[in-house]
Amino acid sequence: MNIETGPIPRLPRGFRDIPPEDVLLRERMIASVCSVYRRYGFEPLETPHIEYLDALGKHLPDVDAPDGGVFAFRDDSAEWVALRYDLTAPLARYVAEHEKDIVFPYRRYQVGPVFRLEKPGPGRFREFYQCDFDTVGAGSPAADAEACCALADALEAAGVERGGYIVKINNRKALNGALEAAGVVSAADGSASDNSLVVLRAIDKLDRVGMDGVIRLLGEGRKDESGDFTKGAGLSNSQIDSIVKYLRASGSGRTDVCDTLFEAVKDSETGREGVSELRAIHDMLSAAGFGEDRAVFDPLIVRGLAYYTGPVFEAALTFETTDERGEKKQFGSVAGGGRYDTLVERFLGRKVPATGASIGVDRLMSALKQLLPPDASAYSAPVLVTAMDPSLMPEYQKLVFEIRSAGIPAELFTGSGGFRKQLKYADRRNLPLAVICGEDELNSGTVSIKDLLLGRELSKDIKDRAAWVDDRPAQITAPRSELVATIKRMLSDNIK
RNA sequence: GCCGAGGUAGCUUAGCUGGUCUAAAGCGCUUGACUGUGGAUCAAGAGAGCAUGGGUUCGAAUCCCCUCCUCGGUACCA
Repeated sequence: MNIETGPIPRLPRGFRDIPPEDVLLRERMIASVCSVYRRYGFEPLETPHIEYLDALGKHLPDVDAPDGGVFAFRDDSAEWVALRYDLTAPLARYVAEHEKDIVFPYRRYQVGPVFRLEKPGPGRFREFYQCDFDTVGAGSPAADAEACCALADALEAAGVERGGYIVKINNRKALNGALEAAGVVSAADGSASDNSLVVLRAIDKLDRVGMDGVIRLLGEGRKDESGDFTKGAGLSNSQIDSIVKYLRASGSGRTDVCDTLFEAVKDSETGREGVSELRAIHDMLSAAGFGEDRAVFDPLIVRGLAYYTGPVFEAALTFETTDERGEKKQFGSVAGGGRYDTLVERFLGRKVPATGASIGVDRLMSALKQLLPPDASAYSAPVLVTAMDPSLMPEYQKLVFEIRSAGIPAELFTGSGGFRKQLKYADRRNLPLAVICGEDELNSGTVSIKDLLLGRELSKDIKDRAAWVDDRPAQITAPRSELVATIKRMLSDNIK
């Protein structure tokens, strides 16, 4: 700690170490989610963590300091490269690069860490896992509908019960229709002006800042309780009224939503198109048996702001969590996606329809930790073969391999220290059983096996040392030949 | 980016109207006793110089300023 020289052991800002139980939980979760993707016909793909900066879609920084947002640096030929910030941009690059070899529609899934150079916040880190799946080369709403189904099924596979989540679907075209109706964008131009982004952002915040907040954001702006002022879109009152009318246009069922949406956007061709895509998605969902309990239409879903061009969706967990202040909150969004028909266009110069979604692995994991019983995340810690008599090491090695051969995780104590220290080691590591073989056992052709978990319970009632040491609680001695069978029995007792 | 709260042993904290602090406590850790057994008990012990740098002062963990970092809110979010 106090050494004058040498580096300080510390983690870069926004990064973290993942403890063993979380690593294991994540592995299990990813495995279940990916098996769903595969069932839907998606195939795996891995791309490197690093891409050329321009391929990721960020433009070269002016000077040596790269733009905020991505971790970028020059490689040995002075080319700008960057850590990927999502899995979609690399997919676009991959598809464009292998266009001639890929069979379309191309369906792939990919899991891995992505990196963002942003301010870390509660539950937000600079490295996090995403679990993506996309269909490239299919423009039909059927592909969008399927993505929503896959999202729902994946969440269930991960351990979220039906009813514990909801997939919310909207269409950017419907949203744009509403903006056209309000006169924020003109139908002719259609391109996203700066102002339309501000409006979309305001809509996106409805759940957090409430209708009043949104109205303020659409107008002059809004000051939050920390005193920070957010500049508004500066819309006129009649424009705001028009947007608010859209925001209130949610209905009870999918077809209701479509009907009210249609009323709100019927003057816009884009809007009408958006609604008809939603109707197509509804037909697909219904045919697949996905009812309103799993997927709903929600005109308020905006999703990101940049590249979505059609249907957008997001999956939220509906169970409530209590934060440290005792306030109840819905857990919220754990996955999202949508249609992006222009991403590959950057490379090929023509539109390539694509749609997909991504599960935020880390957020889903923290939800799962609250949902699943605690020992669902416990892993099978190894049985410890103690080394009471160092001269018997070869014998101990034999025991360990015998246990391992039976498929039971086992380890030989290879540290230094006496028997007492070895049991303490096992105790601190929470190991379930200790195999003991000293002189007594050797002479009688037996082994002793101690149930450390049970022993820990029993120790609560033991007062004096003699009882603790001599009675050998939770320990049995079995014939050497029954080693594995005895261990198996004790392990299964232990689980109960 | 902006606003706010903080940074004292591995952890949680006390001290913060300056001196008695070469910094205290609990937990944890190490060693030993109890002589093949983790717990309990008893005994000994290691471990921070108070985030960093500067300033005020005879004197600073305690006051002031910069920076860094953490936490929270807000903004952004491909």
